[in-house]
Amino acid sequence: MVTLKQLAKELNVSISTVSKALNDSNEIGKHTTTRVKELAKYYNYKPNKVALSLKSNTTKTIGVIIPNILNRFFAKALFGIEKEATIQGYNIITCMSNETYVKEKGSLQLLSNGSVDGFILAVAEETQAKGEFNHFESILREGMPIVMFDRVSKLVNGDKVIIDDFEASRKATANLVKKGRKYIAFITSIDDLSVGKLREAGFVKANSKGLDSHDDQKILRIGKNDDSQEQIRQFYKDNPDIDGIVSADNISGTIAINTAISLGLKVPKDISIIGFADQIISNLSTPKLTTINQNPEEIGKHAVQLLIRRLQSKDEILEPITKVVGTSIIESESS
Amino acid sequence: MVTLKQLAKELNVSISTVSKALNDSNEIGKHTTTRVKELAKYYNYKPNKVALSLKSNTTKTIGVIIPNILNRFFAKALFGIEKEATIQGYNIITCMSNETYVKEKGSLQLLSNGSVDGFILAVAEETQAKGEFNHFESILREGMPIVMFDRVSKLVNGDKVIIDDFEASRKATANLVKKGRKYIAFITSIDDLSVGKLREAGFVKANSKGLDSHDDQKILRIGKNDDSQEQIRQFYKDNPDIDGIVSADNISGTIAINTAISLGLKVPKDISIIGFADQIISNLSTPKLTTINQNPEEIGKHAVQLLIRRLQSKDEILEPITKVVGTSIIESESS
DNA sequence: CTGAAAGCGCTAACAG
DNA sequence: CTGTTAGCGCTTTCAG
Repeated sequence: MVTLKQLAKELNVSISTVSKALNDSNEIGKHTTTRVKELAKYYNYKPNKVALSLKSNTTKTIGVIIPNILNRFFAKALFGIEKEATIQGYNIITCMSNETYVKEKGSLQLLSNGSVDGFILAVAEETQAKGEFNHFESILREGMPIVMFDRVSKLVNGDKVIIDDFEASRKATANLVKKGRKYIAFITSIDDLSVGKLREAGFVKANSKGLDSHDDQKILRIGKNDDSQEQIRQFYKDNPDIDGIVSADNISGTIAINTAISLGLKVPKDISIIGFADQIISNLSTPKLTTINQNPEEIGKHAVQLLIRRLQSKDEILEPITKVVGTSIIESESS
Repeated sequence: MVTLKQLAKELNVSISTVSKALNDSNEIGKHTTTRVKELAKYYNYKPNKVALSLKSNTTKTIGVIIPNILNRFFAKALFGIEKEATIQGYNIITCMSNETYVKEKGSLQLLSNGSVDGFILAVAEETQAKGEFNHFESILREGMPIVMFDRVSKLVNGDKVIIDDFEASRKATANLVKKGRKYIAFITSIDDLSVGKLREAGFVKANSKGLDSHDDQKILRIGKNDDSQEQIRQFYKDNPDIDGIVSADNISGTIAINTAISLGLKVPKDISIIGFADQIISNLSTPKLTTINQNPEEIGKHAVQLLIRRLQSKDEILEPITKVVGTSIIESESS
């Protein structure tokens, strides 16, 4: 790579002259500026990013820590983050926590050495289960901002972007109730997550009519290593009266449809199904799944905006903001 | 963030003493080393990454350009890349080309200013369609290595990681032939990609018995904006004799199963289906899809290894390597 | 209008 | 055993 130094030497001028000329300083003569720019172009000169970072003490880079990139929600959120970051002139360094506390903490510490200006992350499942959030606090104390999205913690004092999981789930359930469904069940494989608990609570809220307690609710909890199809099939057999399902994660809804069909049930005639998922997933069943759209791309975009807002107001003390992104039910064939 | 300077000042020693002490140089006395390390620990000192990069002229960072993160194959490949990079002590800066030539070229130029030591990428769809590869060449000419995976170009002279798409598809088709299937069709939504063409060729090869020409093959090409379910449904109706399907992309197979079921066909009794997809997708249909496993994680891992090998042999001239990662058919219920 | 010099944080050759 | 100095590539103040 060509440097200012080399250009300066070849042109018999000083380094600072070259620098100023390239930055269109009016301290430099027209003729010189032209000569400098031509040579720079000829050699395809690009200012060295690392040197600029050292000088300015900012990297224009965001550290992003994703629990699980194979989850479409996070993949889409990452997509939104990258898109907005690019627009704003930032790069992203991506790490995967793989839902583990150790990797999350490691990534955080690794990148807090000046590699990035701040973080955007969703808390790992293990971290939420442990309730251990000191690693976030210590980064914040060092002056690095963190924006949390989706999986957040009240115990951490920073900007956040979430959807109203409780309300989204309540709306979805109410939608089925309104359609006359009497025995609505809830299927979840994420009951250890904050969002999973909120979605369950929203379901219970809307579905509580005539039921004495939470215990009366029909809820299927699927474990990490369970065969979902088998679990759901058994659930149908044990509860033949079910005529509606709300699924909390992004694949159970689809599996519930396929399994119902394979048992000879008609969807949505015999059973109506709604799930937290996206359009591609919706298309992977016949009939297509009615979904609750979480707008992950939008979430990512807001996360970037909140972070950059904080980065650019270096000195002022800003109150932490929690941005709630709206959800919508996308009606399709399964409900 | 604490710097060497601050530590030095507080300890009344020189900056270089502190630096050497922290790096366990034997030039420094035991007592001093201890004092320095204690204070460093106390202040949670971390060497500034940017300064190190400037000094060493390496960033220990890899630029990764992904065409579409919502495609599970690429998401998994990214996962594999991140995993191996972390093991090797590298970070990754991720960009999305969104299948466009412009974004791909832009990312390449943006990051080639010293932000990264080299690139790992899969060529964008538009770039492959255009056949325009100069932007890669010019990066290579600047001395930055590029490792291409999956979507590669013979015209670019660098390391590559691919699967043998032709052979994988041939094997899958042969598998159905061996099971006695007579009228096997091919469904693709990626016929403009190099891998799409190879998979189609592999299918034709294995399926050519008794057919006079390529034209006799039953091939359904799904456009970007088509409704896959509708297209496939119509395809079944137009070709009632079909008893086997090989799907080239990672969702058509699942859709083919669901659509078949909805038309009252028995899978795999009436029709056998195999697709390029992964385990999660396989689980989204009843019966579960038999898949061709492309080992995307493995591909990502090899890409990182090839890149780092080249980075670490700065001076020697290495012949470009093309690594072929094996595939396997994971038999499930649909075949 | 141009150049010299300092400094961002760090390492390492060289002096003492 | 410790310190001084130069330099990585760049910007910017200050002199000329």
